[in-house]
Amino acid sequence: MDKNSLRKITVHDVAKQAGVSTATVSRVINGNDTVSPELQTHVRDAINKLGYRPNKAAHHLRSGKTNRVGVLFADIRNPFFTSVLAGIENYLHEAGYALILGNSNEDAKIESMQLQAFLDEGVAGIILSSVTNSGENYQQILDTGIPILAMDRIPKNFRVDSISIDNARAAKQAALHLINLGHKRVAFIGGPEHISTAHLRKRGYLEALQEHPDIKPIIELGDFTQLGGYEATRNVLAIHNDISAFLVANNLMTLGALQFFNESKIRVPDEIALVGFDDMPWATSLQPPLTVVAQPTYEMGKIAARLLLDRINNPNSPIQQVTLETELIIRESCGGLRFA
Amino acid sequence: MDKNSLRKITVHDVAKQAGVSTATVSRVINGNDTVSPELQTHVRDAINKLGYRPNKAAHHLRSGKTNRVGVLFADIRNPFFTSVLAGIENYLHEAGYALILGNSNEDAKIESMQLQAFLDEGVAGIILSSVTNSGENYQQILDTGIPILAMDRIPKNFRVDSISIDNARAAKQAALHLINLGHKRVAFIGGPEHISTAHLRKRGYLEALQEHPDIKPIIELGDFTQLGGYEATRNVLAIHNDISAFLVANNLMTLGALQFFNESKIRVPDEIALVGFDDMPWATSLQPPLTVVAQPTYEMGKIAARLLLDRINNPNSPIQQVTLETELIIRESCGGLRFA
DNA sequence: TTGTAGGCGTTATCAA
DNA sequence: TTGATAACGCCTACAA
Repeated sequence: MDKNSLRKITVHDVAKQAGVSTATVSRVINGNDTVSPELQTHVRDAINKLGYRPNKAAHHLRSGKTNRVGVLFADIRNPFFTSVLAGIENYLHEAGYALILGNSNEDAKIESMQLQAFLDEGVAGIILSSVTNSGENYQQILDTGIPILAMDRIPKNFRVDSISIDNARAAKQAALHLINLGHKRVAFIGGPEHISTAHLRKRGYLEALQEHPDIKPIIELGDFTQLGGYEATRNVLAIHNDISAFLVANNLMTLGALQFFNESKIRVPDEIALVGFDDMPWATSLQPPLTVVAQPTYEMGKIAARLLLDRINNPNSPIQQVTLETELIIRESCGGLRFA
Repeated sequence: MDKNSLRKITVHDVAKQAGVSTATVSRVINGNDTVSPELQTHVRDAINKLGYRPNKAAHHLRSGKTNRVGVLFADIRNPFFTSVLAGIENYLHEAGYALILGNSNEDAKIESMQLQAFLDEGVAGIILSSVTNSGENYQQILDTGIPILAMDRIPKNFRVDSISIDNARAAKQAALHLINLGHKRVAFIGGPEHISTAHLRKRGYLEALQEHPDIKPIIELGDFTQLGGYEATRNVLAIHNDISAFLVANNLMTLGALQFFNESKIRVPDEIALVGFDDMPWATSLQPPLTVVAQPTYEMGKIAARLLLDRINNPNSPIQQVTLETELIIRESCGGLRFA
């Protein structure tokens, strides 16, 4: 904050001020080489005195390196992703990385464009909750050498680091909870088959039923939106009027199911028991408070960011596939034991 | 996607392929000068054939321009901001801009660091929902010439483009709704005074009461979080056990109030009428469905992005302060007429 | 209308 | 250990 600083301060100014060459200044900034402690001090003093800030564009151009990370979500408006995003943001910011955000909006074409835009921005890595379920679609990115981390949704044949929950186990646990309460007619409201989480949650539901051959599967798939949950619930009840319990496989669809119950004057848990996904802020504000499969969303974001930065700093380390446990939080939306 | 492309394709390659100079290539890319249609075609063909993508770092370094926009929110986890963010992302992406996201987490120090980080990234503009209420704090940014747009929260003495809702009018309308239903004891759960929206909503509440001198203000301020709403509601009811209606000034605090009502077996709307802020996805899933002041969040985001890009492309145009209207959506959380 | 050439600020190579 | 110097890929006077 000195002098008449119309012109931007550069390494040259710092070098002159410190009485060294620009190369030495660069070395000090990047902590790369061995610069004598004395000169290091001089350089740092000069940097502080002049208020020097390195030009990132020049750094990027010359070195090919950036501290930008691209985060591409399939649906930015889903509160699940928002919470994960907060965790990612927190970790990246503390690590000195900038977060470039994209939303593919469940559209493979947009996803592809956004990924290309990330490459153009020169991101050092990408966190992706993918729209498609096939790793082959991302081969082009992998070929550039830019690391990708698969988050939440893990496409098939995608050999990259990943972070997800044990979706099948989570859904199975939730279904068993309902079954153990005595429910014989347990419907599952799921998501699109091409989304890995939706697929696995359905599988978990089916696994639970396999342990109880007397209970027949009742499955309806929606699109992971509130309206989708509303319609799926309505459709199921239109056909099966004897259902006593619902397991709904994502947070917005759970809201949709509740909306339908409200409008139809169906009482929870008296007439219908309900387990939802994701422990969102409203879970305890609902009447009755919602029993849910809780995912550690914020933590998931932080771990995603950590794994990606690890990979960036260590390209040849073995691939890591992290799976987080979920927790079934039992509140009041399932009521007590049933004897149907 | 041709040749053995180990090396990155540059303007030189395109120039050679098209049989022109690099200057001409540059002109075509930037649509700047007048290049003969014929050469334009040659250049574009070459670009397509070689799959050329301009190097943004070099472009930035040389021209000083970028297509990056910084978005800094005070609380990224608040669903209100999430929805606005989705609108911003949509507009920016379609305009070919990259979105750099930051979260100040209601912390002025972090806000300041994030803004500095945006400058380091060379953003072309900033969308800010500020932590502080004083425009002077942002003078340093303004001095750089990088445009800022104030979103939702508008600090005092901040002469920049802005987008917000008419907070006072919105709160007044909501309070009058409760009063007109016959409520004489209407409590207001507000947010921190230093946040402009919180301040204005409180003012709106007081304006409504001024038209009804027989109704005395009952005000408790929280911190715009769910827990804050919970505690504020509890505190108010501990002192005033005759309250029949609540107006809660933000969405998370509304959830907190509902949580308290649930735990205390207070029935809505039979015992307490409630108007909340923000028409969030869960509003219709609650029992009873929530009467709310709806803000056009997604639109707000799109307009914010539009205003900022307008400013970037037209630095000297007059400052615009856009205020959006809200809508009181009447559902069932206030019940019918009261005769207290 | 088009081309030539220099430099944006940084880092990497090479020599000292 | 340190310094001089040549790029990185692009844009923009200036010249033609």
